Amino acid sequence: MNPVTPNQTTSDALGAAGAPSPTFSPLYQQIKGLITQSLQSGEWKPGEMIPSEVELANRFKVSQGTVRKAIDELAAENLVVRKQGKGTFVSTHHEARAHFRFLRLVPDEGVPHYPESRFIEVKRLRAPAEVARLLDLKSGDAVVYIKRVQSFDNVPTIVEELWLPGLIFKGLTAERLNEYKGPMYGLFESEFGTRMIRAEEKIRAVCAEEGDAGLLKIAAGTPLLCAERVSFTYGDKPVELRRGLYLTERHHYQNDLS
Amino acid sequence: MNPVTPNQTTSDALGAAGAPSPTFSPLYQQIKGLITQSLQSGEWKPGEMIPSEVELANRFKVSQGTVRKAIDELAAENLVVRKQGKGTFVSTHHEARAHFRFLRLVPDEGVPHYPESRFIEVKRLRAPAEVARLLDLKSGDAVVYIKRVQSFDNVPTIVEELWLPGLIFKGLTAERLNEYKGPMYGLFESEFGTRMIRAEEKIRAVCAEEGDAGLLKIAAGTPLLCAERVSFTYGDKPVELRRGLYLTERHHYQNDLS
DNA sequence: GAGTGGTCTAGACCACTCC
DNA sequence: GAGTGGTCTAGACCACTCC
Repeated sequence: MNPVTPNQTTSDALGAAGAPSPTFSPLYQQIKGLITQSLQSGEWKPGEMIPSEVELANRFKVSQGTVRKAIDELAAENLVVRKQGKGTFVSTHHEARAHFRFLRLVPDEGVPHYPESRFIEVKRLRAPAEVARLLDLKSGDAVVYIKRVQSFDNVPTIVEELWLPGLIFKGLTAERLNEYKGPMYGLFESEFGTRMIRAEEKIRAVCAEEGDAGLLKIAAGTPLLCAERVSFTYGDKPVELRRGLYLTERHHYQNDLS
Repeated sequence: MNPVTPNQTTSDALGAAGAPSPTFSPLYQQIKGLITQSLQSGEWKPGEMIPSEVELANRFKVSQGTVRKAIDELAAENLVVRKQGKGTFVSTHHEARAHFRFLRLVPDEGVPHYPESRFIEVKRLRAPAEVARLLDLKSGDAVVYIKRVQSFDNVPTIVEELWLPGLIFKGLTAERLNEYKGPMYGLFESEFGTRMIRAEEKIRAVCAEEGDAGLLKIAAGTPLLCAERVSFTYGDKPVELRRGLYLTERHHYQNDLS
């Protein structure tokens, strides 16, 4: 109920009573951890409002300022969204602002929009060593494999392969994917209780191979961007491996260095 | 001396005395603006310590908390770096942490390190329309054009062209560039008083043309990453256009989506 | 010990939303 | 008018650095 004890000195809030240095963690970080736990456990679901700052301050027996600082960081990490006058809400992939954080391919001309998906293949298989390594699984563990083509205005532009941990994405079928409108991360969040929080991408230039060239209706050998992505959920746990091939004739990968 | 007046109500701090809504800007944002001005004007130079929070609070006649909030944002934007117990310092490109914010090409194996530069060409020319547009110049204005090859462990990996506003980079010669060790942004900062703060990149896959293939010692037609960058200094003023071609056989462009 | 940034509090009041 | 997040203050004390 109240895992954090009120205190005058910061160090008193720590489990250990002794020297502060080695394990020092400020109160607001501890509160942040507790809020994150509630997000992860589903106490507050994506799209829902979390308790107000005053309420959380009462619950944790700390000042509103300390709760604010905790929530500030969660908002900076896109785990929650603050709306003045309304409240603080759990982030969700079911809104436009989340979509373009993970889709970086935008048209050279005109406004960014979301592509249409066509699923080529959906199957379960045993994780190859490389896939297992990146997803933190054991080689041979079950994974769901997905291959799809994405089109902007009916122009095929992306060929994408995905590998997902079989245990989490049990019951993910081509039918489910086809029924679902919108970004896959929305489906993953709603149907499989797995929210992608951040991702790492490695980008290279490659030549289109025969098969992929066919899917994109381009000549084999056409240069393509290859983006290999590992996505993480709470606790920095990897839960998705993606390999996308992007045709960059009329689109580009947008990136801000800041 | 003291452009910000102390006040009880936030709105009193505004220039306009009337309705708060349309021009509302919190005190800490105004303080942030004043600090930014001092950074831009060179009152505090890259690498130097800025006045302490208490001192700034006295100078601006606000509380330390308000100064802290202003500096928090400047630190988040990488304009300053806080060091507990020491002070707050103006960011500089003369340190490792800044280098890799703008160099995203890292080796597939081993630790990231900085490449060696060989300058192919340095000349002044009149800005083509496209360059002028991106640098916010008039077509035909003087620009400095630079072409170089960068090598990791003596393997040529990057061919890069740069266009810089001639007015700012007056006196930038091949000799100056060759003498200088380290990232160009360090030279730009120290010798031309221009600090790059953020950049936008558009990335595509292309085929190596004859000339560039020769410089990279690869076959024409090899797929390359093409990164077009516009860099900005204070006030979101564009001051550099770059077009880099990256060989991604043993390196990749690293990006975090968060 | 003096100076720096970092944390925490309690309290006041503002901007904004919803009813 | 009540509830939300947002700003601002003054003051206390902590962690860390340098001397």
